[in-house]
Amino acid sequence: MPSQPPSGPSRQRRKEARPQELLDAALEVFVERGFAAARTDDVAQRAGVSKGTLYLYYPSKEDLLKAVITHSLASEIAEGRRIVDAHAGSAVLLLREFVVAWWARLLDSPASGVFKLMITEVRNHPEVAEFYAREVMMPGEQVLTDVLQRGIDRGEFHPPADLRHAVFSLLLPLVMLCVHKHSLGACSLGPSLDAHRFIADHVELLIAALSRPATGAQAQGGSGAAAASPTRTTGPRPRKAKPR
Amino acid sequence: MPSQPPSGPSRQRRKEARPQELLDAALEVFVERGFAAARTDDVAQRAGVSKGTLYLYYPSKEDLLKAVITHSLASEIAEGRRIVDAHAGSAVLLLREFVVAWWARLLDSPASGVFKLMITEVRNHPEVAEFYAREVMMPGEQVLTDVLQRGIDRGEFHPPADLRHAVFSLLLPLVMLCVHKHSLGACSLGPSLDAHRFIADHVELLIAALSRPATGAQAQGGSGAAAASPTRTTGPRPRKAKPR
Amino acid sequence: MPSQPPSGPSRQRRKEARPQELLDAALEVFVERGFAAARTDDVAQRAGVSKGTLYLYYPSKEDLLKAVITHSLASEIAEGRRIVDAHAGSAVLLLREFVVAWWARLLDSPASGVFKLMITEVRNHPEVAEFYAREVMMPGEQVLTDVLQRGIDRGEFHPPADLRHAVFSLLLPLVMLCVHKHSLGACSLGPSLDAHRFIADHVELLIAALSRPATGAQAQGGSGAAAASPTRTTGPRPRKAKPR
Amino acid sequence: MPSQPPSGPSRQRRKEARPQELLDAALEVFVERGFAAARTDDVAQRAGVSKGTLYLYYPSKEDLLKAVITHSLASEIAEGRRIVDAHAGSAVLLLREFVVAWWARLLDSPASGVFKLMITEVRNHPEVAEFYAREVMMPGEQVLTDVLQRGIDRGEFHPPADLRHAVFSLLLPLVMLCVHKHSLGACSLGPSLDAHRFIADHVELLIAALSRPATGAQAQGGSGAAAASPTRTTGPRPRKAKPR
DNA sequence: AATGAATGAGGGTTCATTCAT
DNA sequence: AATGAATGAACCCTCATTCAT
Repeated sequence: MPSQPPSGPSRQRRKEARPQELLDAALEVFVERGFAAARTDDVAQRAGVSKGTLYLYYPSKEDLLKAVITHSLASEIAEGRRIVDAHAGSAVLLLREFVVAWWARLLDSPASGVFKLMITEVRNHPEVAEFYAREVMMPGEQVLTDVLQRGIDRGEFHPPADLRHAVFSLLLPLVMLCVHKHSLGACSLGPSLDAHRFIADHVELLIAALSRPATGAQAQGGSGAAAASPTRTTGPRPRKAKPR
Repeated sequence: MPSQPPSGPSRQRRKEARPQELLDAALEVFVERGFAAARTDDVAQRAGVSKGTLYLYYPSKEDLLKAVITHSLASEIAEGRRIVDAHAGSAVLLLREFVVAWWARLLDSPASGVFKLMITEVRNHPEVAEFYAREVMMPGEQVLTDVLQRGIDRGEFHPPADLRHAVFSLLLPLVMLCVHKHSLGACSLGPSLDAHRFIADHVELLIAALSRPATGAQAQGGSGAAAASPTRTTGPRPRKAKPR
Repeated sequence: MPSQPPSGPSRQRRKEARPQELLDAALEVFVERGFAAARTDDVAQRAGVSKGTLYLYYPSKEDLLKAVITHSLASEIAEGRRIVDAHAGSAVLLLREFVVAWWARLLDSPASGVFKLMITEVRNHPEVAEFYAREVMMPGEQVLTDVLQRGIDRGEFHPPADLRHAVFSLLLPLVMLCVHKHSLGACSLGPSLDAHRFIADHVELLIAALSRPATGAQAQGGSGAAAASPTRTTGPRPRKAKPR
Repeated sequence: MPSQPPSGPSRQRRKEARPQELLDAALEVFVERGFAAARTDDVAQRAGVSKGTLYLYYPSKEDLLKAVITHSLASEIAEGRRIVDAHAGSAVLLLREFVVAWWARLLDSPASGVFKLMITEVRNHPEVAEFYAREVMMPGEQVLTDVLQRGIDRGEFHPPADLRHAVFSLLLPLVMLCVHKHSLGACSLGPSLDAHRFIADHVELLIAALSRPATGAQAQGGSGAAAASPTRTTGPRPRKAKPR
């Protein structure tokens, strides 16, 4: 009996995969060049089809943009929602373990480029703005708000002056990191950040800022360490910072 | 015999003012639309001149972009440098008073748009990348690094795991705020942040994160509270969220 | 089963013919208006396509010019080379019969316009100058040099003071005729030359100038008439001006 | 009493000289670049005035072109007319001495560029065509026609098949030489012609072609030389052409 | 379904011409 | 008279979109 032909991307499979292949290609090109400067030729070519084929799947360049934005971040946000909902434990642990991993994964995925794309294009495409605010910004903000709120509720964190501001202090550098990766970060200038370690350090810093100073324990035990978790089982990797 | 009257916007005066007028207009249009989607007509019209006039002062649209970037942020960064160098006192005070004011001013100025512009355009204009990294990123980062370092040297802050990362945790939300103002923030969706208060709260949060737990106090008694100035003359404005 | 009908100007056939159609149109328009004053729209329209189509085949107006020049005269020069190499007989006969026919054909062809084009454009397009000198001027000059040299070698012509000058005396009026056809000659002013007859007369005049006075005949008697063939089978057409 | 200021080109003199200075500059620029590609800025600059000044003297670029053409060759033609009318002697001598000198001077003068200019521009400027035909071509042709006719009348020349054609055989290379000087000749490619010697040789060749073979003299004297003047007092400089 | 040749509106840029100084 | 800043029409070229094959 003859073995299956390697079949590679068979015609049938290609056809079904086309829309996603086109979205992937479009995301790449739009993020690299910006929507206005991107050529539909380039998108088609990177997807391995002809320019005409692109128009069989998306009726215009702008519709393609909308599809790219619509399909690229929602699942990443949902992933965050799922993670947070799945872990019932301490907020600090959740941040340290799962939020860090979640953003590290997001940063490494092509979807990270959507942040740059949004920044660039929202003002020219108002319909997209509404979608982005409703489907990405708000749920994303909500996930982290829930995490911090849980920390407050559990007594891990003291209530900050303005919870929403604290969420932004936590969130914006992560977003900015994604943006940077596709802007200056793609220009190979100088020794760049180790992004994953920055995520961990940043989250740790926020934990430190929010953590209720263990006043009693400190006074009694004198563990004059940083305000972070006293147990330190999963604490921040101690690094070059010179211990006194 | 009377001298020539200053004659309002005389030919001569207009000519001297033109380059800056054009830069201002170009910054607005480029930030709103993105460089590629911006029409030179629009820039000229917003500057109150005809399209041809623009080319008397800048040889091409791309040169105009470079001029916009070159002339818009360097002075703002220098301002930060000056502020930091001028104030010899505590790092916390410096952050709370002057860094906040500095970024609030920057955010309100049109120059804040340059951050968006850079994000959008660096990859398409490599010469710009080098300039931006050298003249804006590096000095800007350095100013805040110096502030934090001063705090460490003076014993206000404990040495963070990675100073550079801490600088970014402080800086990136401020940059992102500028970017946001010209992206989603310009789309009037939902109740937006009070940006100035966010700046203050964010800086305060970072101060909290970095502050050395008042060890002396710890040893003596229990005032393990936030490491900020005990007198609190210039402390964070107490607000609703923080019932005393 | 019948094969596909040739289907008139099918897409495929058009595509293959396009480059030449565009070259033909471009030659016409450039020669009529001059390169700088010619509009690419006009070229496209005369070729029966839209402006954009032109750019599918030639990347710029200047490249189109170069293609026009490169493809239009080289074959005509090669034709002359072939003619001269193919005929082993007398130089006089070669001039009278074949060189005349060659230039008459060249004058009637659109390629004659390239001479005007070159004159107009060489100084603005130095790359073209080199090509023209190497591929048109030199070989063209060489063909006629060979003819005259053959006449000298065979004793038909006496060696002129400067062979190259003689070649130019022969060649330049022919070139000028081509130029004139597309300049003043196209303005229908006054009774114009019968160009074909001029070519014949001019060549005849040069033959007369170069011909070795028929020494033998001179010695014998007085038939000191024009040095042409005594039998005159292929001699100059007797015309009105020369009553027999 | 103060001495006269050096005054150089005094204001007054400059003002009166302006039109001619502008014409000279325009001729140079138009001949170099072609009318369409020439910029009025360049013309003004080369004349040492501002662009606006040019328009004080000529109402448009096209009017400037007409003035250039109108003022540049007529006097040269008139010069030829004068020379021919002033010398009553032999046509051969006239050609050899004065026609050669006349064209050599013309070739060296900037006016030689007008031939190129005409070739380039007649079709785009019909009014100019009429002027050129009437004021340059016709009189210029007439001067040489008169010379040849005189030669025929005096028995120096035998009547050619078509006198007008003979005139063109004589004239066109001279014109072409002027044209070449400002086209390929200005591109410095390879060893170019010694133009003055070519003029002499060309005229000599035409004399040879037209000269009535001195049958009697030749038969008797056996001076088997070229058919040129038997006395050779002012004959062609004998050159490298190997004497038998 | 897929192709890619063709289209033509749109935008960057130039430059002849004008006009306030 | 002279200047040169300003204008805007015109032109080269690009690229999203269409459609015959």
